[in-house]
Amino acid sequence: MADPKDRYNSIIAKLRKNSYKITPQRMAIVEILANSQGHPSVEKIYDQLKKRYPTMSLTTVYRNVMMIKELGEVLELGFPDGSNRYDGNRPFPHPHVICVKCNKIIDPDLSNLRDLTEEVAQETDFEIITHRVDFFGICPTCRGGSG
Amino acid sequence: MADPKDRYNSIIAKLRKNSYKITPQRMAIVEILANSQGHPSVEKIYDQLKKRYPTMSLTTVYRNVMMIKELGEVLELGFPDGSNRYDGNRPFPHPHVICVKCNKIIDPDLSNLRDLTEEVAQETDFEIITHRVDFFGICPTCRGGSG
DNA sequence: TTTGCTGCAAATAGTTTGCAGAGAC
DNA sequence: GTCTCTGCAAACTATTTGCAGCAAA
Repeated sequence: MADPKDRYNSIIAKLRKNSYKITPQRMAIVEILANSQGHPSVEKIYDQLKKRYPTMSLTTVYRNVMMIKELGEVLELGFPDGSNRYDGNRPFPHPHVICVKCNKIIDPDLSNLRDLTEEVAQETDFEIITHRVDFFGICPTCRGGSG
Repeated sequence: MADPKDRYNSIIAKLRKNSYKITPQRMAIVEILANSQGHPSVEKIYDQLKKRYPTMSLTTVYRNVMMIKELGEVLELGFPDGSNRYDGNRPFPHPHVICVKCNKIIDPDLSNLRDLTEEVAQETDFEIITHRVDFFGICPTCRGGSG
């Protein structure tokens, strides 16, 4: 995972470059996105921020996450149950492994993914732009524990 | 792709086995899911059905698609924009290739996917249950055309 | 000072639920 | 005849928008 400090600085730089104003709310949201521990949802981000910024509104979180997403600095992960989760630490497409018990999301390094992408391109004659590769299973903790 | 007739019969058989009643609405929904041309959304299924069954309600489509999903006879594909699309022809997890211009979805055969799954399991020590593997790009038709 | 940002409340879209009548078995 | 299913309308959830006051640059 990238250094959250570096990611924070990159995102803030990008905001400045695009003439966005740097407000305390925005900084706080970027700080969480830069870290993206567990790939939080908008609601989770909001919950974390409310403690330190009691006047923070959910609307502001939505607006900023969406805006930063449009700048390409956060990756959005939508799920069929309607939940959207975000990764501002690695905003480029990458595979995920998701525990179906505790909903933890981790990012494996998969050397075979490049081969797979090439196989897709060859078989379908599509020009592949991006991908979404998620594996669902049970993590060692949930498997070993009492659950 | 599986023979839609076979899939239709399989799904209807599963419904009977689970003591669900076979209504005209249900049959019509199953017929579309068994074929799943283009991986339709609930709205698309509803639109197709309205022509032949003017009293068909969107609620009924939702209820039946969800119920058939819970029986494991349809695969749900959620996207970040909130759209959910369904595949009752191949209800097991399989990769998709999606054209970002015309939204066409096709199903490639990828021999390397098994290797990738094994790599994930080894690297993360997760017990992998299922996966979601989508590639996004531009199809030959959209690439060759005027777009 | 100017222009964009925030926070509230209302609007919106997609989906689910309650209920009464209809229909499968 | 019984019990589930359907269709309507209302409820609900997640997200977006309008607007007035506030704040970054």
